[in-house]
Amino acid sequence: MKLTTKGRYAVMAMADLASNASTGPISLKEISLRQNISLAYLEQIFIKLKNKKLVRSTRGATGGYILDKPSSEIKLSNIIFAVDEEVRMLNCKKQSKKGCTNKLTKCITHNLWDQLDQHINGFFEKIKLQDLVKQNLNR
Amino acid sequence: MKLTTKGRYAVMAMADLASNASTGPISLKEISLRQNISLAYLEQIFIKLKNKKLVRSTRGATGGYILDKPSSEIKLSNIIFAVDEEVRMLNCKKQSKKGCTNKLTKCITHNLWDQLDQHINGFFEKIKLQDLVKQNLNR
DNA sequence: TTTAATTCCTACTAAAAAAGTAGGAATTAC
DNA sequence: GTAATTCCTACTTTTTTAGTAGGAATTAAA
Repeated sequence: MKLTTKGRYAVMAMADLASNASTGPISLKEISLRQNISLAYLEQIFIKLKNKKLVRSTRGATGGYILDKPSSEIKLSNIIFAVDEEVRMLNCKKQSKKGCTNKLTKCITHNLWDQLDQHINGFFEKIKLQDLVKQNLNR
Repeated sequence: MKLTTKGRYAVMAMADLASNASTGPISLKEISLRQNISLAYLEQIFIKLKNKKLVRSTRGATGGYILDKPSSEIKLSNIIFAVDEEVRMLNCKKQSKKGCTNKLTKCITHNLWDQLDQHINGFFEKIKLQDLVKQNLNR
């Protein structure tokens, strides 16, 4: 789980989409204006969301995007994983190149970062896009 | 809460210190060798740990560092906050400059990132350095 | 059938942050 | 006095993130 503004933008854009999901496809230009995110950047983000089947696109004039499934079925973790490459943020990668053999003396914190990752993951697993739009965030 | 390898190094180094905490001060050189972290980088980290009263130093030959309190009284959050500047990672700062007024239409995800921050925080609040050394990580 | 608005695609650039290095001053045990 | 250490500050390099640019393909509608 990696967290950058890209993931944040993606969540914002998806929330925008879910909020305005009545009248056919919504263009990125609209979202760009409403959410104050550069259009070109949004395009990149939506390609990824599309690849992961979270949105569907219509091309050409009056084209745009719609959610590919109900907002109650989209977990925030789906969105974030789609957009931020799933590189673990603080794993033993560097260390392991130098030889983290998971010996106690060497990488005593090895398990810790795994657990953190799961913890953060769990957070986004539990929240659906619908919860966000309805502001059902209390847990 | 910000998470970088600096924070990770700090936790590793503190765990090292806690594990070897019997025979007087421990030099950064030792930790550097054991944990495979550059000495100069460790120095920077320990200055901060010292400022936050997590370690105590002895200067001169045979000098080094020791924990300033029992490992059972040091929370991992203390370590990480000491070392990684407490800039919230994904807050509304950028947005607010452009005018996130917390209107629903604009910053629908505003609360979300606050909660995430608390969630991650909670993780590190609950774990003591002692737990880490004893590998009491199951919760 | 042209035009305008859109998605789609790829490569590049700029900015920011993180990681690491360098050099030397101050301190202290031996 | 010397060697080993902490302490301090500035600089450099590397990596990552954010953002830009330019244009091709598609489509609704005038």
